[in-house]
Amino acid sequence: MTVRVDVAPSVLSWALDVTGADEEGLHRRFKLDKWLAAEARPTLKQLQDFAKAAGVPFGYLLLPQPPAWSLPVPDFREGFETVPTPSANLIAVIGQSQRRQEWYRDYALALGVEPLAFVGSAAELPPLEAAAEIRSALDFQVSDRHGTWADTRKALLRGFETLGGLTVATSMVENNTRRSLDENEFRGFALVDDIAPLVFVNTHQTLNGQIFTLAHEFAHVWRGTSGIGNEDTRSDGQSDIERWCNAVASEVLVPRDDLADRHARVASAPLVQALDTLAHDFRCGTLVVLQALHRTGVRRIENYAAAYDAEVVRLRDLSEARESGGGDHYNNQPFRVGERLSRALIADALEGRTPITEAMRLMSMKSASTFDEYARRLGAA
DNA sequence: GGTACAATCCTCCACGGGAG
DNA sequence: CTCCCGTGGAGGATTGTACC
Repeated sequence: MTVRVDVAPSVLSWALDVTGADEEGLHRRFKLDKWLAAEARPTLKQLQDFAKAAGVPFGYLLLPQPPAWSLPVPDFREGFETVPTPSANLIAVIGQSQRRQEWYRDYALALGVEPLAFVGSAAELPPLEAAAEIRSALDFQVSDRHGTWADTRKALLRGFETLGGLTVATSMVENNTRRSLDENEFRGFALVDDIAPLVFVNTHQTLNGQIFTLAHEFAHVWRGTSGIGNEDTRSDGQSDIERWCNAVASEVLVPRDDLADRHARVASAPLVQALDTLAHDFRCGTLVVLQALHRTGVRRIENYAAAYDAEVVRLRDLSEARESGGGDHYNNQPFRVGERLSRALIADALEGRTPITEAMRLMSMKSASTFDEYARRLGAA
């Protein structure tokens, strides 16, 4: 006998609302119209498959009404008429990040790690001074910016990890390429903690965007306020906290004094050319430079809004022809999981304190041989 | 034009996970 | 089982630049 399950249509609608999966595909695979109209009931297996495909925890589908789920961190996202329901993917990556953070916090406390002094240390400082502290702590001076933009992102991530923080840079839930994160929903978040501050960057955005997001999330940590954001350089931010964090991020990437010096060389060049040159100097996006020129008054920009729009269009055209290369799981993992957390998990598991299965789960790993090889590659075995 | 070096481009790798 | 997707870094190849 086949077990059929009662599903509240409102709960199904909710699931479709929060899913990151292709809704048409779900309609093709499942008899959603009939379920929604209560003309048919799914079997247990069908509903389980649907939960998996939609990326929604199965248990929620059995509730009589949609769950009131909300972000467990302050929501600083802007540009919405009404605050949208967080997607299942976003809830999933926040939950996963919190589990990793909790584990690492316990681990670090057991090792006798002292609270990190920089967390919340800049809360009372004006953006210029806060940015100077962050640059200095991360060893991210303008004169040190070499190589590609990917190198610059790496320098930011590694700088923060060296200070004792955790980083996660990924574009999907776990290693599931079918649950990719929506860059329009959020660009990153910071989970502030004085032992295990965690910074998450959604890598489903340009490298320039990721670099700005990282600087912004660092600002959150130095201010001591957790938060999730979809910030871009266009708006100054609607809340005081976002305004402050954006100003700090901008100043971290493009320090006022350096900007004045370097802009002198291209002061007479057309704006677009000056933006390219300066973005290369600072290893950030042209939009960040444009915003900084405007903010500091280093260059007089006739119509800022129009210039910004024009640059957005130019960048969009440039990015048309982008392709993605291959990858190596063992190279990718330190970015997706974070190197500090990886090393800690491996070390603790090999010493028998954390079960290997638990370490593998926290690192989204499937086989023991992958764990061994990863440990070997990291030089942690 | 030739040289040296730097910057950038290109290609290739291994794994996890879903679809069919 | 086979296909596809997503992905950072290593290292060689190519292009750019500064100087003679």
